[in-house]
Amino acid sequence: MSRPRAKLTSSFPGCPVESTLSFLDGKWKGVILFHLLDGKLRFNELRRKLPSVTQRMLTKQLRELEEAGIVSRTVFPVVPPRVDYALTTVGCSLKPVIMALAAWGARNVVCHNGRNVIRLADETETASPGRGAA
Amino acid sequence: MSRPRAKLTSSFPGCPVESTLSFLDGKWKGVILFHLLDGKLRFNELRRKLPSVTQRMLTKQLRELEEAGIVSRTVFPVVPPRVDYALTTVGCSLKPVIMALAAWGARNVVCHNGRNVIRLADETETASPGRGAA
DNA sequence: GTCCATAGTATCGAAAAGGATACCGTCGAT
DNA sequence: ATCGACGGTATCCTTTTCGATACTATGGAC
Repeated sequence: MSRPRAKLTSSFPGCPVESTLSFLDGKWKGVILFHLLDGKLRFNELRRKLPSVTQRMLTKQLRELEEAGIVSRTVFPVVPPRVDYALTTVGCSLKPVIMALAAWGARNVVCHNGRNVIRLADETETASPGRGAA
Repeated sequence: MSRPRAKLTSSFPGCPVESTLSFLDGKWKGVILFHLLDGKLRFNELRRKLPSVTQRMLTKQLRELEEAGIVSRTVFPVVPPRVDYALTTVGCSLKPVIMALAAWGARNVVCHNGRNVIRLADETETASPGRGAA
């Protein structure tokens, strides 16, 4: 039934970190959740915010999040179709987690020519020998 | 050079959540980091804590974490070899994030016959219709 | 009658991730 | 002379994941 990754099936049944990660993991769950923090979005609204995600993937990730109970999917019987995605109560409880992830990422990660690297604590723009993507 | 997943390469260059996730992602980074929060560990110590992880995988994940700058790898020129792994300063800065992940996981995730499911907010042990892994 | 938008599904193939297994080098103990 | 501990590599093969593409349904606008 296509779990996000092998994580759900073979995760450590005692590690709460992995437990959470198993739901956040999956190609674009992070951004999706991040956008959903601002409120509900229709499928194509979300899609337009995530231009590089294919429809297949977006649908897949959303369905996984729905199945997990993190987002809700509301189908309106209209045409053209309208489907709203929003965080559930449980999904909202993830907010602090998402925020923590976002805060750390904003503070410590820089995109060095298309690649994420961690910024050394005492540096801002200095070249970082040893990790500078030789 | 084998990024953890396609995330590093095609992540959203503007989403701090994905930025962080790109480093936490990878088969067992979560547990590894969790254990390392308690202090440095030798390779085999870590390995013994993670019986289901193959040596290859453990090495691989540790190396990725090392390359990212999250853990340090100290090789002692002794025999039999001794290699210590520990969180770097940056790695330690991840602590609140790991804790947030752990807290949420501990509170919201239960392992229902080998599978992680999110516990509904108002339930504790009640069967959850619809998501109960029919 | 045709086109368009929405929200999908279905199918295919490539790529990546992961698991199993076997092998390596060294020194001390036996 | 051999064995075992430690910390790996190397190789092979399977599973999973992802992306590209094409196809679908419906009803209103034109």
